[in-house]
Amino acid sequence: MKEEEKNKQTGSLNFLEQVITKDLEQGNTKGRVHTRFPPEPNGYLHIGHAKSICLNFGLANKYNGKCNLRFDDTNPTKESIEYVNSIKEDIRWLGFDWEDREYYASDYFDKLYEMARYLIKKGKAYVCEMTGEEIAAGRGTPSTPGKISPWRDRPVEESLDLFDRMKKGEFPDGSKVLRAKIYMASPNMHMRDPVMYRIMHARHHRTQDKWCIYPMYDWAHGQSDYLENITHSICTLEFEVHRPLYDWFLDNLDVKVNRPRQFEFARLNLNYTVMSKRKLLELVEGDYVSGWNDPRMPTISGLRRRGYTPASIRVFSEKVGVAKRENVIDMALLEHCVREDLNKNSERLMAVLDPVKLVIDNYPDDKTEILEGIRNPERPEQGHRNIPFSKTLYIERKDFMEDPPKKFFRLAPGREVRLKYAYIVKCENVVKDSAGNVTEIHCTYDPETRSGNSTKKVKGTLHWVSAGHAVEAEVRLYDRLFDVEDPTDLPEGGDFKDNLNPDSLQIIKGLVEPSVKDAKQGERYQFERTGYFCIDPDSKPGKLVFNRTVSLRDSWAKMHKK
RNA sequence: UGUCCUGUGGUGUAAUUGGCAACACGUCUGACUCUGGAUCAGAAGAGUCCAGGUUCGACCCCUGGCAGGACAACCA
Repeated sequence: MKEEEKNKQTGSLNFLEQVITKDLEQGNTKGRVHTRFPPEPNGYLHIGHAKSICLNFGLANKYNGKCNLRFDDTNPTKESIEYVNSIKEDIRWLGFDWEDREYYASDYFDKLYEMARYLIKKGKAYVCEMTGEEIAAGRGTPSTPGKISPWRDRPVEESLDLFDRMKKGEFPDGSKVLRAKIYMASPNMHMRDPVMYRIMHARHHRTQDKWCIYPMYDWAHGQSDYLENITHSICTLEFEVHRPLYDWFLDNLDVKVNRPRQFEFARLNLNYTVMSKRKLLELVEGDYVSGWNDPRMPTISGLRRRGYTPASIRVFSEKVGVAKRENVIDMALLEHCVREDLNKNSERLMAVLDPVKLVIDNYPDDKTEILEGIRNPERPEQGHRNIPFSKTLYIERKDFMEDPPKKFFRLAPGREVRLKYAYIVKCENVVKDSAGNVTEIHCTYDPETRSGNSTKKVKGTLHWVSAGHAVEAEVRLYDRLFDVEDPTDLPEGGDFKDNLNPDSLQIIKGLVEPSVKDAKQGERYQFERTGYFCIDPDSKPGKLVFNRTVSLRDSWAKMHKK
């Protein structure tokens, strides 16, 4: 485990830690802590899943327990091996290891089948032949009781026989189900004789054609927990009403020892984005983004491509906390977490994203100096990089103003400014095109002010690149995907996609220091005074492509907004 | 007009289980700075959904409200 996890404050415990601590003290789980992360392989993982992954693996780690990876693959029509693979990749990338405990609910289909027969024999389950619509209608509503199925009291032998023939594939999809026999008038809808098995003549990505009946979530999940000796089964709030059913199955299976218990916590919500699989899928399929791993997506693969680090996401998961109340986390917290990590761990670079030419009139025409830049001021031991300097440079267009406001510390006619790692220059005059745009800024430099040899102070320091040495790069500037805090807060008939930020991606050509010419995919840099960037997978030798992970905090821009 | 869950600064999470609310993000000052970054110092901001009650004392316990959320797939 990394440093930051070890250093987390241990002063107070979240409610799950309190439960576990108590269980451990009272010997309720024989000293064991065993959790699991149970994704359904029907989509890509997002930052909300990351919270759950960090929670489950983190708890196991903290209490010297184990955490299983278990795919909840009980619905073959929606699941596939591609999703299994992407999920495994994402969890590993986040830094967690399930060792040899990679399980699948489908591994337990035989056992589950036998357990279901046990319940039938006890008179606790029966084969029901109503149609789907009939079952739904018969279930009643939350405030009115349901109706008893005409098949509810059929003989055990008959249910056993039918269930066996369902398994053999003798009946068409939807013609029969196995239901638990509980209580049709329960105020809890999930206790109104829930379906345990449905008939689906579908090929499963692991069991192939072996089964034509598949267990439902409630039936499969709790029993899988039991079979894996899970102690604390942690899920999100919407499963709270399922807990009585979770316990009912265990009770009626006569599970006395090693009973898993379910606990629920509030899922993560982030402002300026959406988190539901359905909506994310809609963005992908409607080509609003380039795919699941579009750097604007809140998916793990999107954040990875965006340049987020695994550590920053782990720290974020720690900082958002765990509780039972609905919450919306500020995107600024996520951004703070990456900045903190990247500030410490990324090398600096000068890159000019919106170039304007700067000519030093009194600098020799053919001279090139090699200057030393610090790779990372936070880690001076990493040493220096070489930066070529010459008469003709490019600086950021917004670092020059002809008629600057009061607190503008950058370049303006007659003003002096330091070129980082180089000299102090003074603006003498500018050249404009016919439209009045500045095309060249002419300066003079003071040879005595070379970096390191001078103590002269000026208000501003600018980044720059040498015109003859800089390398061109494509830079993709990403911003938040939506321009409102809650994209799902809509007027009647509105669509969340109406809230998409039209400027969430801006592609520009920038100029970077030649030292990054051979940068490799995934490498992360801080462009000085600009932001954190990483090399996109689209980058090729000779054609650099950078993604902006997050901008630097910009107090100038901030004070200017007002 | 059902059942269950949840209400603490703008946001999120705490409060060692009854001793007048802490931390983080954000916001705002100031210092420092060859990144208007980082760092450092400081400030503002809640009296804990409301009303009663118990108690010397309540965010915490009790009663009653109110508000928000979840639940009626052969999805998970």
